[in-house]
Amino acid sequence: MLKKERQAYIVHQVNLHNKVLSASLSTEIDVSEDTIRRDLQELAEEGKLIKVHGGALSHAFNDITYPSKKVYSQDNKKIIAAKAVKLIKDGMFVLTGGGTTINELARALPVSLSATFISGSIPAIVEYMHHPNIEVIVIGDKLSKNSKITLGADALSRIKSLKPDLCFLGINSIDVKHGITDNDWDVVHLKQAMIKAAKKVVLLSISEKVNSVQPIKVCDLCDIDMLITELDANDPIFKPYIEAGINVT
Amino acid sequence: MLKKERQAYIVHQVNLHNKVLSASLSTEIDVSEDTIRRDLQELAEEGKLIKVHGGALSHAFNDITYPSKKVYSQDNKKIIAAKAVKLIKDGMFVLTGGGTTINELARALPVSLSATFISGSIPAIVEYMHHPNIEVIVIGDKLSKNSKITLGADALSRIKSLKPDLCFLGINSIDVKHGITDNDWDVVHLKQAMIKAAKKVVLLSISEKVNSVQPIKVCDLCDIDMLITELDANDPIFKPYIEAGINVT
DNA sequence: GAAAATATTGCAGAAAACCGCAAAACTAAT
DNA sequence: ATTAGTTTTGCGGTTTTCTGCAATATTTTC
Repeated sequence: MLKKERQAYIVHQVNLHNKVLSASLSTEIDVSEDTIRRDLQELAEEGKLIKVHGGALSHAFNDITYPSKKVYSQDNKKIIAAKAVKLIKDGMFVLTGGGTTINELARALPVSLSATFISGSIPAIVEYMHHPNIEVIVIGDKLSKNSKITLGADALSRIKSLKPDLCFLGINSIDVKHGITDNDWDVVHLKQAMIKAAKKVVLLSISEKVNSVQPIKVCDLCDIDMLITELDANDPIFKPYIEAGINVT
Repeated sequence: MLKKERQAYIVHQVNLHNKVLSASLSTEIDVSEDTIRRDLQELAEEGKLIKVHGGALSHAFNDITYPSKKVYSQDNKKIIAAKAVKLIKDGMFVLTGGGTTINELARALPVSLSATFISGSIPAIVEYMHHPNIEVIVIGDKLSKNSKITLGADALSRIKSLKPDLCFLGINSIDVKHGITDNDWDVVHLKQAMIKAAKKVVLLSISEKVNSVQPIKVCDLCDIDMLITELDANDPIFKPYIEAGINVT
C-alpha cells in the first residue's frame, strides 16, 4: 500500500467516523503505529484532521456546522448501512434510491469496493463521487427539492431500461397487511419502477417504521427480497414478515 | 513497445485501478524502473495522473484525499460570477456546464431569482438545490470523476432536446485564431452540444486562459455570444475578440 | 503517584528517486 | 544506404524517502 493511499484511507475513515485510533488503524492497515503517527502528523499539518493523543479527530467534529444537521436516528442508520454493505460484491450494478439511510450506506462503502452505483439522489451521488473505486451513473430529470432526488418520466424510463443486481430502497412505511406504503405520488412511481427493474430488492428502514402505514401503496411484501433494520433478525416484531417469505437482517 | 503506447497503457491502468506501482509496471512492460519513472513524471506534468513515491495515483483518488483544496484564482472567479449573474432574468431556462467558475456562479445567484437551471455538474447541482426559488433539471449519465459532470450519449441526446435561453460555459482556452479549445474528448462533445442547443452562449473564463490553445477544438469564435472575464471590457487584450463580434464583459 | 498507554527521537536497513553518462534506437536528410 | 543529429533507454553510483525498532520521555488513567 502506497503512502498516499494509506493517508487517503485515514482521511476517509476520519471523515466517516469523526475519530480514529492509531492502534486500530495500525492493525487495520498492518503497519506500525509509528507510521500511523507520522501519517497523522503530516495530515494534521496539511489541515486534513486534528491530531490528538491516541488518534485523530475530524475537523467537522469541532465545527459548529456538524452537530446542527444531525440526522434523526443516525446511529441506527449506521448500523443498517453496515449490514447492507455486506451484500455488495465487487463488480455489481447497484441501484439506490434516496433518503438519509441510503446516504449512510453511501458513506459506509469500504474503499476497496469496486462496483457501479446508479442513483438519482444527489446526496448519495456526492458520496459515490468521492469514492475511488466506484463508477457512478446519474439518473437525470427534474430535481425534487424535498427529497433531493430526480423525479419524472425521464427518470422512470431510464430505470426501466436497467437490470441492476441489487436495489437498495429507504422506505417510509412497511406493514404485514398493506405492504410497503408511502406518501408522495411521484416517489411511489419511481420506487415501483426500481423494484420492478432490480433482480433483488433490499429495503432499509429503522424499526420505528415497521408496522406503520401511509396513504399510497408502493408494492406488496412479496415484491421485495430483504429487509434490513437496526434490530436483530429474531426480534418478535419480524415474525410475520419472515413468515411472509422476507429475508430479515 | 513504443513510448506513446507504453504511456497510454499506464494511463489506462491508472484509470482502471486508481493506482499503479512503478515496480510492477516495470516487470509488466519489461522496461527498467527508470523508464517507468520518467513516464510517470511526464504524465504527471501533463496532468494525466499524480505521481507518488512508489508509483502513481489517479486524480479521482487524490480528490478523496484533498477535498478541501482551495480553488485556484477563486477571487477572480467570484468577480466573473457576479458579472454573469446579471444576465439571468426571472423565468429563464439556463443551461450550465461544469468547472469551478460555474460553481462560483451557482453560489452567487441572488435568493430572489426564480429560474430553471439545467446541468450535469454535480457541484453546481448541489448549489442550485439549496436555492429556494430555482428549479433544477439534472442531466443524467455516467459521472466523470475528474470533471464531476455527467458525460455520454444520454447526456448528449438530452441536451439536444433542449432550447435554453442561456448557456454558461467555463472554458479551458480561447484564442482569436483557433477559437475555443479543450483537452478532453468527451467534454468537448458535450460543450458542442450545449453551444448548439442554446439561444445565447456565454463563456466564463479567467483572463489567464485568454489567448491560449489546447489540442481539441470546441467551436469558432462566431459560435459564441459573450465572454466574461475578471478584467475590464476595454482591456487591450480583448480588442481582437470584440472585432470578431464577441460581446466582452 | 504509579502503572499503562502513547509520543518522541535517533537510527538503520530497504526501497525508491535522482543524476550523469553512454549505448541504442529512431529521424531526417544527403 | 549512410551519416549526422536527436531522442530514448538502461546502468552504476549517490541521495533521499520510508518504515520499523528500540530507548527514552510524556501523557493519561485509576
